[in-house]
Amino acid sequence: MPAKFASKVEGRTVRAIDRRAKYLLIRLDDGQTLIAHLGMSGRMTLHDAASAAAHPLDRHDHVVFDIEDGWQVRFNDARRFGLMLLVADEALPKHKFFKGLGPEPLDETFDGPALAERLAGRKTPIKAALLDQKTLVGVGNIYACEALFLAGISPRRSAHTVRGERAAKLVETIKQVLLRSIDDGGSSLRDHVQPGGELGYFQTRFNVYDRAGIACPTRGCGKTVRRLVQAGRSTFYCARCQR
DNA sequence: ACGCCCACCTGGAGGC
DNA sequence: TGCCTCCAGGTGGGCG
Repeated sequence: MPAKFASKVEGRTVRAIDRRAKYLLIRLDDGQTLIAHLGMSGRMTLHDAASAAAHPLDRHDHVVFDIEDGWQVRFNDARRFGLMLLVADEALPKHKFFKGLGPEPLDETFDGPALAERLAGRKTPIKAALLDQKTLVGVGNIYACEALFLAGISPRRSAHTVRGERAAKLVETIKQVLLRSIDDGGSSLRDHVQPGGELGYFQTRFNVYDRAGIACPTRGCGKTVRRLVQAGRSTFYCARCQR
């Protein structure tokens, strides 16, 4: 870990841990916040003294926090798309990471009309709009695909046409997918693990994601799941069930 | 302002 | 075994 960064956090106490979008906000006792993002391959794991001793550092353990009683928090990120950054609290709301971010999907006030309003006038495909964190935050490639499938909405559909009942249904499925995945400890495709190192198992419940060529799970549908590329990202969907 | 495309970086899987 | 290509949970920036 860079010495300069280490000296800035050494001896600090964590007051609270919050989250905005996919950024973790670790509030320190000196008026600074440590922003952390896991990117694609990042993980943060917690080790007690025995576990820390038994597991030597991995080459991708880029940041290691020694906390109380020999415990460690390790930030491991093979692809280094993640980030850690110290920002003064007063500068946080103005930071470029947070400017223009859309609403939190699990917020009670996020409903069909709220989503439709964010999509109004936008010609990009609904799939691309869902990945765009200024539409709403927290939805990535897996959950965009899964929510669209459950809502019966084609990923190619022009974003502005998702309104009314359709928008309400999509909001419902977004919330459902996120809550179920949280319940299952996330989706462990390759790198994701929970803080204790346990795998998530929401991936066992995917209807379409990473299932190209496999039968659509809708009873009686008979079509196979298809893959297409939108805005450079893989989209998985059923052409019969999603319109 | 919007929508698209690329870069960032490493590693795993599959083909030959 | 090795080498090559393709693909991967995200996002900021630059382009037309």
